[in-house]
Amino acid sequence: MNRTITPPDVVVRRLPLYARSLRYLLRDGILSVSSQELGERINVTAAQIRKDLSYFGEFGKQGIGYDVERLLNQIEHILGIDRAWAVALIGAGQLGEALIRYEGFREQGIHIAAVFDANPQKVGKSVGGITITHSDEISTVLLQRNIQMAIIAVPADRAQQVANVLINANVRAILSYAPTVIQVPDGVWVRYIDPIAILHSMTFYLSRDE
Amino acid sequence: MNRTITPPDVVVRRLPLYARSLRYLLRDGILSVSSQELGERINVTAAQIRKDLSYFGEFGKQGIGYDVERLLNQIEHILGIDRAWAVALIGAGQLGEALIRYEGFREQGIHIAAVFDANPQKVGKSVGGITITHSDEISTVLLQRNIQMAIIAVPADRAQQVANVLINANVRAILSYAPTVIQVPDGVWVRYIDPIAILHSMTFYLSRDE
DNA sequence: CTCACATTGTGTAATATTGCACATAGTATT
DNA sequence: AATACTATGTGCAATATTACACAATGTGAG
Repeated sequence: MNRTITPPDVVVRRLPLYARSLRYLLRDGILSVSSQELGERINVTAAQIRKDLSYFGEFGKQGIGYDVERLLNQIEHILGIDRAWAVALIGAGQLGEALIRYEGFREQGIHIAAVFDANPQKVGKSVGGITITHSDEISTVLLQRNIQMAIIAVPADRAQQVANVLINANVRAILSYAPTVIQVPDGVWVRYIDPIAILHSMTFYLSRDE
Repeated sequence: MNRTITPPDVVVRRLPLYARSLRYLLRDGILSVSSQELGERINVTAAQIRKDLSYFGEFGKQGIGYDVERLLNQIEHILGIDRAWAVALIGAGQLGEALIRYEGFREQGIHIAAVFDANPQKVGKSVGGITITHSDEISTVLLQRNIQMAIIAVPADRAQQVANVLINANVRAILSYAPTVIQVPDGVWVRYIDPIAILHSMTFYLSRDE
């Protein structure tokens, strides 16, 4: 029985995709779905989905499949996204501003609750209804407000030092847009958004067969 | 000998990270590096790096390590990033505009060579020096200019139909920012930028131990 | 020229991930 | 109530990925 062991990270990373697909099904008024059907929508085998879910419990009905709303609720609960999360954004440049204005975050429970920038010219300004604070205040503000997640949107050469400050402020999950690898201690999670690396990996295949 | 088999995709996806780290080393005037040192910078074991490289040839010197510039050149050649790539951008909304203005793409050989939007109000406008074309023209323009890569920055409910058009226009590599899984035939590569899914997977760990 | 040292490239082992296939159980039909 | 279907949950096999560990080899010092 899988439930007794901690789920591999690769499984945890798929759960949000399951949740999203279920949300689309629900929106379209589809009440029930099989692992087969769900899998076809997101290019995952049916067995994979069932095995993944088995780490967390039994959610389906044999012969029937899964109740869409119920499974969605369960997955959202497992991921902890049945509540809102306050996130700090570090860096209010071109990218940072675009992230502030992106509505998808708030719609999915990601609340950008504080924005920081090291440029004094930006501090005090308001973007998308939120006032930019100086980066020196990161630690104070985050500890005070108990913010545990952060998005890094600063240049690569400043990313590590920003991360260090965040870690000191008890941040435990970081999403970095900076094109560099960040070193963090155990217990802190870092993930990256790296479009250039992605494009550069695909050029390999384009170059290859032509 | 590894060189005779095709490299796993997981290896190909690491190559751009190696290249980037080597670029930083080169910029800092570091001429030589061991797999150990390189690995420490990007959190990959030394053995992994050596094994990865072995799919493509022998690049190091025993007892010494790797010549930074030489290895960088080799990896860039393997990936096909020793030349520029023309990329089409579909969707000139908030996100699309931010991507157009992002200098990192051009600096790394990614040239946004054409921008499309379905909104007639946007067509004809110029953003960052490039004029927006109507999405109806995607196929014509891409075939004519032989553009094989595209970035999708349209809402989720339009992503699949955009992808279909792209595939028809012989696009073989797609980077999608739309929060949905796209179906493509064999021979076409799709990768995703999905910050919400990433954040939602990390909340799992934050929820868990508290 | 020889020796001590460092680091590669790689065969092999270990681990992680995915996929198969089937017993099990719920539903619908007659 | 019996039968035919359907689709789950899971043990096990297959595959993929990572890590180990060492022979091979190039370098530099003396």
